[in-house]
Amino acid sequence: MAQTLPLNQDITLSVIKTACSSCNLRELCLPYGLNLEELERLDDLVSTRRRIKRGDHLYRAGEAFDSIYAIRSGFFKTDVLLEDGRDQVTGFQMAGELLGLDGISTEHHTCNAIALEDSEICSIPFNRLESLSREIHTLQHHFHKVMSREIVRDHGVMMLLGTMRAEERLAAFLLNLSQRFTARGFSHAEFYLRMTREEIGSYLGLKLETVSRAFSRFQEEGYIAVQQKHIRILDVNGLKALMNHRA
Amino acid sequence: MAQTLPLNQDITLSVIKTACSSCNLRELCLPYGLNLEELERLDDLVSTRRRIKRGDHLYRAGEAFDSIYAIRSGFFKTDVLLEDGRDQVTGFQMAGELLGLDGISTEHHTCNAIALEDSEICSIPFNRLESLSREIHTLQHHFHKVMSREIVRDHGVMMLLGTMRAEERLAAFLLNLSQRFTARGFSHAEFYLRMTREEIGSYLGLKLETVSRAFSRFQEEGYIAVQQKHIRILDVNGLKALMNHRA
DNA sequence: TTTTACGGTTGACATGGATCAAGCCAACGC
DNA sequence: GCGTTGGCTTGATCCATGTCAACCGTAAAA
Repeated sequence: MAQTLPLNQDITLSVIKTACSSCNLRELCLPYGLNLEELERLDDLVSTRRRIKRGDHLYRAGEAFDSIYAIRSGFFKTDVLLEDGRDQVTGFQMAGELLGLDGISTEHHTCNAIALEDSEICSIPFNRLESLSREIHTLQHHFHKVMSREIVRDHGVMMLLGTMRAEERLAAFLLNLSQRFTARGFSHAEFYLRMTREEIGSYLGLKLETVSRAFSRFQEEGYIAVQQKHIRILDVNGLKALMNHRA
Repeated sequence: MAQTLPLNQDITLSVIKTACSSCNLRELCLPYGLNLEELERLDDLVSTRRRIKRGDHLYRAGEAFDSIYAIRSGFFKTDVLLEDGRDQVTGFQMAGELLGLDGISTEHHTCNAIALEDSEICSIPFNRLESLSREIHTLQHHFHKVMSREIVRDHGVMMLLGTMRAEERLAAFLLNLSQRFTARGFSHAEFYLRMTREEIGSYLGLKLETVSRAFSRFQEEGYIAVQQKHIRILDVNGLKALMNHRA
């Protein structure tokens, strides 16, 4: 049956649709700044798309590394496990962000990447990305910027964990989510959390009860409206003020 | 006077000595894995050495970024400042390690790098490093590994700040220092701290008093001998056990 | 519709580390 | 030699967050 199917417009379109060159995230993701010809060369490399169901691993700590992943849609968390069972969420990633950069260092993944909702990712074989970025200066430079941005982000988290108190951490967390949703064209003021209180707590170095209490407190103060995972930010400046409060 | 000076052997030698190809840190630093010809091409790029006196800044947050720096000798800290005056030490760097990777992202440095003892650094103009790594695959790959290693290291710090208690953090810190001194051919068991208790505390998300008490406690337990900045590790396994103690 | 399960909320209490305060030690200048 | 200074140690007390426990709400399963 497939062989009798005409190569019509629809098929062409659907092929194009899986390519970076027609991805609506290209201004956020790896293709940023590339011209059309360069984009097409990147397309060759990013051919594989994969669906990851909610709760499934994209990769696990210890597995051999050979690709990095761009999130096409959905939501992930990454976490690190200590031998003694403690674990720490190291980040939450959304559409247009890259996963797997930690694996380059040892050629093995050093954390787990788990989908928090049904998601779709693009695999980018790393050795091919390296060779292409030897040819496309813009791609090389942008990739370096992405890695560097990850380092800067991590410093921000260290700041948060090292110097902020519970409510400041949560305020920073909400403002960060809000800003990232905005960059993706969603409402800055209203969104659904994809993660549990426990996962938020793990990321922020707090217990889930503390997260829950802080949410309640924010609601009492009129900064936000919470109902379970649904968040509405009512007073951005209030949250910002709270964050920079201490001397 | 300078113009009458003969171009003698000594001068040639001193020039060679400032090159990566004859640097005894090359197996730890950027040149790792390069062959002789490649090393010489890197030498062209890393011509500038600079001395930084104890307490001086190598760069400051906000300054334009154009180079990364390799530590030739000495010891640095990096820190981030919040508007409200709080600050957090994000890392301590020693010989063979790179500084400034955070600046690639925004083309401005995002943290301060301060020498904790009189130090010497090699400047590496970043655009030239990028073009050279487009030509030398090994260099490109190694640079990516170094950036990735920084990300992994930061995850380790997040783990530490997010899930460990004071004594565990300090034990992890001492073991990490010890391991890095070992990699540089120094004693794994005996060393001088270059940073104050306050700087350790800032890095570990603790107050200086807590750091001091933890040192005293380690000494009472016979894990270490401390005298001011001089540390002797008496029981590595004790420290390791302490780190993995909790369930 | 009822049951079950999981995540979330809230309260009471415990505690690790922060804070405040005093004093000590070593290096340095006078 | 003596005072000063900056960093370190130690003690007493306080408080933010952890811990433990009960209960609630929502959504999926029966």
